[in-house]
Amino acid sequence: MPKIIDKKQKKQHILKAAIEVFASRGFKETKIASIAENAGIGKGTVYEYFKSKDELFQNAFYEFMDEINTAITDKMYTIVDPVEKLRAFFRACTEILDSPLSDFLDVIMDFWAEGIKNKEKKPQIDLKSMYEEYRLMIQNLLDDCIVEKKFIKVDTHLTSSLIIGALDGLMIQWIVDKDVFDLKEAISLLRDRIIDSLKI
Amino acid sequence: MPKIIDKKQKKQHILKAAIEVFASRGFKETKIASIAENAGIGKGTVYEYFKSKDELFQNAFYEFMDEINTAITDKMYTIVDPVEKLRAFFRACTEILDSPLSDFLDVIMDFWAEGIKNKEKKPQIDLKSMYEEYRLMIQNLLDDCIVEKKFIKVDTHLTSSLIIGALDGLMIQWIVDKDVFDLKEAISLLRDRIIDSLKI
Amino acid sequence: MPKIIDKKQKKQHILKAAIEVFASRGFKETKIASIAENAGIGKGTVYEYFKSKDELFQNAFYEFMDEINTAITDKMYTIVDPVEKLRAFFRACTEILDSPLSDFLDVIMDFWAEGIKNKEKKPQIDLKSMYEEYRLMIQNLLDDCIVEKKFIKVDTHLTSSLIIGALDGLMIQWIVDKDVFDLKEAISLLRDRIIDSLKI
Amino acid sequence: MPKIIDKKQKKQHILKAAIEVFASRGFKETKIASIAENAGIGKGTVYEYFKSKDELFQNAFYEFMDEINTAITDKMYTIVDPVEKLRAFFRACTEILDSPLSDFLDVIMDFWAEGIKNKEKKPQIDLKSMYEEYRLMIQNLLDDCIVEKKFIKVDTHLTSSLIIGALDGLMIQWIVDKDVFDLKEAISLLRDRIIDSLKI
DNA sequence: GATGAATGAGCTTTCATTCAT
DNA sequence: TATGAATGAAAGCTCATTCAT
Repeated sequence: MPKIIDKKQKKQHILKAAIEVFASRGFKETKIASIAENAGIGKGTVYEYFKSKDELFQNAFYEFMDEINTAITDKMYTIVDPVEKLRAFFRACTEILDSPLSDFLDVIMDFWAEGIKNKEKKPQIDLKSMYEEYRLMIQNLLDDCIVEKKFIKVDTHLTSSLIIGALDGLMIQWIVDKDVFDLKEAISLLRDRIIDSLKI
Repeated sequence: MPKIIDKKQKKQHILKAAIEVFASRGFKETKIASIAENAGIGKGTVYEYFKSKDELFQNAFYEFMDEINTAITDKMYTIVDPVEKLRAFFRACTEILDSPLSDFLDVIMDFWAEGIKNKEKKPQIDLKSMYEEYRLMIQNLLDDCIVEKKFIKVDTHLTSSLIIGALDGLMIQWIVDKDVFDLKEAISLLRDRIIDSLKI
Repeated sequence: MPKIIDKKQKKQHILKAAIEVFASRGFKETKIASIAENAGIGKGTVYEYFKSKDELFQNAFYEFMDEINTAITDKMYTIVDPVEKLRAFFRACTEILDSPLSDFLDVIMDFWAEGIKNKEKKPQIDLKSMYEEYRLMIQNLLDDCIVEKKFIKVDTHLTSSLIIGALDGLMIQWIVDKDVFDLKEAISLLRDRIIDSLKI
Repeated sequence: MPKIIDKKQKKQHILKAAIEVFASRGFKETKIASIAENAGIGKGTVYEYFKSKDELFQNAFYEFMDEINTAITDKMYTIVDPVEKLRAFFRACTEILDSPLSDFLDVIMDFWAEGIKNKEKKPQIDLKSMYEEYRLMIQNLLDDCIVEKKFIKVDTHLTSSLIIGALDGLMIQWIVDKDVFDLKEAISLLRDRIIDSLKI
């Protein structure tokens, strides 16, 4: 059934084009026409693959997050030692900055903002679950470290929230002003502070 | 004799109404009509006090930030000891959560997002300076602590960025899901971790 | 009853201010606020003297035409000989160009255009009568000249239309491009051509 | 396969509709909605063919003038003798009155007025060049007549201005009141007066 | 009488979505 | 299946007019 594969490919193609435009313009400022043009197709064709702009935006967001997730977990799954896994996590975050993904890092903010807005009206973007997922990943890692007596006992839920939060917060500052500090260096500092203070 | 109106007061009134609506809907989804309705006035009246939606948004942002700034600096300026001043800063952040200001904490995200978007087109919201200001305040505090031999020597620029970042990041997670953790507790944890790791 | 004089004076004052603004902006582009500002009074005061923008416009037009009419007839009424009276008419038209009235010559076009537009909707400006009046004045002059055997017999109705038309037409071209020719010279040419071709 | 539409034809269709509405209402009083309705299409469709109301107005003007120009030059280009050519010009002006174009003669005034207004702000309608063109055409004809010793030597620039002006002026009076005189007759009179007074 | 704050009808323009081809 | 011409709802903004003071 080559048709299906073809359809999927085209959908992906449109999604990529959409991410680029959503990224640089934001949800409201993005016109379906721009996405179509960016994808090299007709305006109407977009609607053959996505029911509405909202749906397209949603898909674009999850597609984007998937790529980041994959990039991160790829770096981690071969490693066994939980402390090293944690280090790998920080490293992965840093390495994303050297990948083509970094070009679209600005998107996150806009995707976030759209996710936070209209909470009651259309909670189309499930930021809650997304954060939950990340938090849980880190929390499990911390728990493992504690179980293996490598880290002191702490509130791993709160600590993982803090780690995710610090990463987010640093990125935001960096997005706002890329010259203010070296993001890699900042993430390294964060990593060392965290690990040093938890190590037994 | 013309009607005498306290223009400043009315402007403030409209601003408050605007903040509320911008907060819950975001810039693009906010209709001037809604702001007017929320303020209990006519649509045209808004334009008697603000030239455009953009200008109103900008004013709303700075008004909002001013209130937060005032709330924070009020708690700090009587204190002399820099370590205590730093503690006071964290405390102030926590206390905002108990003030009426917290109702509009969600706004920040949207204001941020709007400030980050269209960076080239209309940098109407100067997030860069805003972060700079906060960073500098903390950095000066850290420098003072070091000069007074209360803190070890560290890169205070990077460390202040980290502190601001962590606060931001925690708030974002909390905004997305207020049940995920107790923000006050999280901030306390952050404060202790930071101060403990810097204390001589 | 000094009050009444006062009122009339103020009405005139507003009218003058209105003419200036209508002249430079046209009817639709003229804001009541601008007229009020130009008159140095409050917006609402305009409505104490004129029921609506339409009425104000109408009054402004007639006021303006009156001034031109007065300027023209003033130059003519002492003269007895009809040929000389006709010459005086052309001279008067020329002399208006040296008077302060010329500053507002551009107005005519806009007043005209507004008079021509919306013929069915609101024939507020009676251009028809205005032209009729001018035509009749010239026609009577021509008739007198013929009766006195100074001019050959011609269709004086058509000829007067032609004279008025040529004057109008020259003025329009001159308003559009003041450098294209010297209006005084052009009117002189017109006068000579007309009188020469009619003289017995 | 997309719908195939003769875009040019449709643009012309909208233009015709626009001319009609602009003609009867003037620029400011014309609503895009009325033009769309008059063209039997949706409001938005107008914007598929013209970027703005201003652009539409401009196009309508030039379209209208083109038709008049074509009608005039068509009548002249086969004739060689300059005096006959001049006669043909007057005849063409007269004949326009019998063509469908005459229905929209009223437009000219409004187009003119709009062209004259806002001279500094947006000189979108180039009346200056338009008059220049007509003047030059007549002036060349007069020069030819003089060179061929058929006309006496006169200031052809001023005379051509006078001819154009008289035509304009007669038309304006006629537009304002169609019963006042027979325009054809008036133009004939003008033609005869002009040619008679110039003939050697 | 004089004022200008307040108003809302009404405008141009945008753009997601539909649908005939 | 792919298209883009057509659409009309919706939004920001203007300004003549009103009216409380």
